[in-house]
Amino acid sequence: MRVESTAAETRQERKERTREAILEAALDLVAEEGLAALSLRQLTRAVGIVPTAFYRHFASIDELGLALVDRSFASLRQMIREARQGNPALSGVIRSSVAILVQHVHSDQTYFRFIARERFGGVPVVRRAIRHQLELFERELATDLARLPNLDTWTSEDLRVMANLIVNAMVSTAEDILDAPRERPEVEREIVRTAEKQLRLIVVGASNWRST
Amino acid sequence: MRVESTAAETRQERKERTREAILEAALDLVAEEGLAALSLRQLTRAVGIVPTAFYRHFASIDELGLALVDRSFASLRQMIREARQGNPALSGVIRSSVAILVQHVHSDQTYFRFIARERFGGVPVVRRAIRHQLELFERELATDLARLPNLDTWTSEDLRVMANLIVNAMVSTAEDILDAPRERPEVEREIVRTAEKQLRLIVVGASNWRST
DNA sequence: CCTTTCAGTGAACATCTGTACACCGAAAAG
DNA sequence: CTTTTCGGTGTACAGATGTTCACTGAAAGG
Repeated sequence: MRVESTAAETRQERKERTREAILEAALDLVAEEGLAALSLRQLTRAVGIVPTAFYRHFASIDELGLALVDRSFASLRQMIREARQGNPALSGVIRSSVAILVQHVHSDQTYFRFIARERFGGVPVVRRAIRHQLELFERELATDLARLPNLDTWTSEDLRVMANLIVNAMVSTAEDILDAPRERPEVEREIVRTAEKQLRLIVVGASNWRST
Repeated sequence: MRVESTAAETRQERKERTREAILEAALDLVAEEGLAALSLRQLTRAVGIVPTAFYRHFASIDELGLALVDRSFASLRQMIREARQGNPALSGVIRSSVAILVQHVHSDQTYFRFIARERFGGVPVVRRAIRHQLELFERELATDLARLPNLDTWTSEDLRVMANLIVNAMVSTAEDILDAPRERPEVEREIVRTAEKQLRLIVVGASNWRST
């Protein structure tokens, strides 16, 4: 293998580029009807390649689905990283977290839509992969929560339970935002307010947990 | 139209019976791959009728989907009615509510699975119908919550926010139960414990809401 | 320079899809 | 008893589907 870089595109680069094109086209198509209803032919037609060429990149649609899970959660992880940057002691942590969520839902619509759709809806193997990723996600969130004042005495199990509640609420919020009509921003603002209140309710519940 | 009842099946009864058979077969098939991937032919094959006969009962697959939404939520409503029967002042209201949920998820698996699958996953018109039903559901729950001690001073909007949080948590719980392996009852017990804790967390948060 | 590798091609296949149409036979109506 | 209604049948058709196979042509390797 030559290491020398050519002015034109190298073979690897080309392959990677069509692989990307397949993933992007798949995300678009899946947004309409779900992965289970995605046909290999309409996918390759959208990409601009012949049906059989697909198999040069993925062994099956299921494998494509798993690649989409990876890609979507990479985006989600990026979001969490941003949220963690903010001042953890800041009282506006709830407000800013929700704001970051909203922003990412907008900029990475297709990823969020894919996760929401396939979490319960889709092919078993993909559903399981998403479930697993969300579990990792909850675990991360639980360790973050452990650093908060009032929560340092909690058992890790209780933290997980709380993290699960938060994640579920946020996933629902994301779906609500995706379904909100673009031309009516007040609907979205209402969703945001609801999400903030729910988080606050959970936090208040947590601070008074052991005292009852 | 004669009102006289024949010993054999009347025409209406027969029609209703095959309609039921279509709905039941659809629920089974949709559990596998989702409504978007349901084909008219495999459906009618499962029922034991010829493809074209389907149109005697439904104008389209979408309409079938809406009928399934109705049917599934009828089951859900029955569940809520049961839960309401219990003593509202009883301290074990959380435990018994979750127990009722678990019991119904088991006895009406296909309905719950259908709702979970199509809530975010499916055809737009069905998704909207489910969303609407869940909204009605939250409204009902909100009025129930208003009767609780500490919550009688809450605004109806705050009650709705809380109801939304609870409904989301319970829907997730239902899905977790559906995905739990039958042969390992301890997994389900763990899910139940989590659900109970989450409800308790929400209730504790609610009782201390205004005081902060 | 010649050889190998390999992403993408294009035709062919058996199978499945939704829907149109004319038809049947028994229940309902009169 | 005759006529009407209507669930369900059977055939037919055009189109879409996943997968196979031998192929091409340019980049990579030596």
